[in-house]
Amino acid sequence: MTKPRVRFAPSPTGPLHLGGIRTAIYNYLYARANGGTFILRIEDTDRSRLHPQSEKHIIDTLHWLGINPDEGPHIGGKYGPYRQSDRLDIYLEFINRLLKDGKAYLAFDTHSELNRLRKKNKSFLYSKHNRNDLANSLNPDSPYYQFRNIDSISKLERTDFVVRLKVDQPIPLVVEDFLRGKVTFAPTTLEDKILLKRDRWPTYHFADIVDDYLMKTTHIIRGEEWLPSLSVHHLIYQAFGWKPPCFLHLPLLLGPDKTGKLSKRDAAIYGYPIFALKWDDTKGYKELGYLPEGLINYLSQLGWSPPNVSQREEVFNLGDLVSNFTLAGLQKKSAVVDFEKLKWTNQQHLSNMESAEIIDEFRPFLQDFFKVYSQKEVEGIIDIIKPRCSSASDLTQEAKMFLNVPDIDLSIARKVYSDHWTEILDFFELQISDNEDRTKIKTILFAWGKSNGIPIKSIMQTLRIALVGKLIGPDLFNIINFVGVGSLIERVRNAKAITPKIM
RNA sequence: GGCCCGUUCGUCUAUCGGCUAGGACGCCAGGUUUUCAUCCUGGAAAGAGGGGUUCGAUUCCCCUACGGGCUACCA
Repeated sequence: MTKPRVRFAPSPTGPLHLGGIRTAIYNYLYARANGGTFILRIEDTDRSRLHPQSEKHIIDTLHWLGINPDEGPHIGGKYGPYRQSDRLDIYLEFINRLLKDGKAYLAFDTHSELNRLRKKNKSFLYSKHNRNDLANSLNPDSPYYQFRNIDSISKLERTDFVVRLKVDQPIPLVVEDFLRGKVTFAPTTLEDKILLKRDRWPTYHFADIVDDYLMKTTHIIRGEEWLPSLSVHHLIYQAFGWKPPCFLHLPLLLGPDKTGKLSKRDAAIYGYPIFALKWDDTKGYKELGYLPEGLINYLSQLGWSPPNVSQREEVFNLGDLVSNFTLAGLQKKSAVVDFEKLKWTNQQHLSNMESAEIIDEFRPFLQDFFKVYSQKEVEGIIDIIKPRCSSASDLTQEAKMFLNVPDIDLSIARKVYSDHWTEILDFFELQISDNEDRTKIKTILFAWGKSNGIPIKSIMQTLRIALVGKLIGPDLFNIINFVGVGSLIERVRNAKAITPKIM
């Protein structure tokens, strides 16, 4: 079997979002699982929607995820250039070839005329059934008939035309999709698609196919939104006499409300990003402190499951995914993103990491720790709070009680308040000031409580309110262990100061 | 409107004609814990509907319904 060559071919019109990332992941996994090549191609033929930051965002995202292409505009390769805007001469050459072979023709119809026809007939198609009534070089009754034998558009003085594919398919066109099997298109639904636009840029359909041919793509793994275009794509391969590659259309990613493709709107509503990396002022998963492998793990499971596993594992690193990946595990059904599960998946990856690794990965998030604590101490603190966190932003949230003197939640303090409140705080302050060895504080407190008839629960809750401000957080004695004496005393005194307000 | 695709717990999925329909997230209950979280145990929760084919259909075929996609000189 020849090594597969697959490509991820985004259009640089904006940020790379979750759906595109998932497509890239499956292409990457398939290439890696089979010793093949993963290509990045930038399809920037729409000059009006081009966004200058987009290509960088795409490349940076792939880089952050660790799914780097083997060939691409930023690294080159044997079959470059990999940016369609750098390949215009190539497309023109292939357009001329089709013209010469009589597989394509020139059309001069104006936008307004076409719009009029579409308005009149909702299912208007530019096709063999009506092309003889329209303004093109195949219509003997039109003034454009004189261009019927043109075999190179550079010979033309006029520029007010497009090039259309001449489709004469007489019988149903049956094409193959790897996941769905045969897909049939009736001849009457086939259109003479535009291949070259008036601005002399190729359309997606044309450039994409020429490139896949020249770049020797073996498998086209792309989103389901392209399935209806599969007919045109096959017809273009046919026109050139090329053998089409294997096509596989991935089901789409839906937003949580299931009303359509995952969108920016969903992100806003559910409060989760749909980008891996930040775009404008919107944070991505990276900035929220997610792990690349967590994101990849979650996304890979949205439409794919490993074969031959009934009691399925759900947590995979990139290597596991590569070694388990087969196209047969792909799903046909659209998948709804569940941000809660994404969070859980990331938490699993986080808890599988050593604290030192977490620190390396997320150092920028942990700056405040290092102002107060040593590397060893930070590792110790991460050990304690790690199980409570699903991202690095959670870490910083959890860290607060180790760094700052808290504001006490008075309504909770009122519930905790008892006759022993002040004596517990006094005793604790005394012990903390006197005692060098804080590991003994637990034993001392519990013994003291026992001999004075003070319930342990009361001691613990009182101290927690004083030290943390509310009744949550990791083991209290762990906190006492790490926080400096000065800060502890300050916290106890604050608690004493609010006594009149809560008793 | 036309064309294309899809349909198993709320969500992600397993099942490739034999099912008491399994797992995961989430949810609920119990346990562990000084609290919350983690962790452990248990629970509720699904084959869109109707026809076939078959000894037997979640699984194969058809119809309907519903959902999604495409219908640009956008990708």
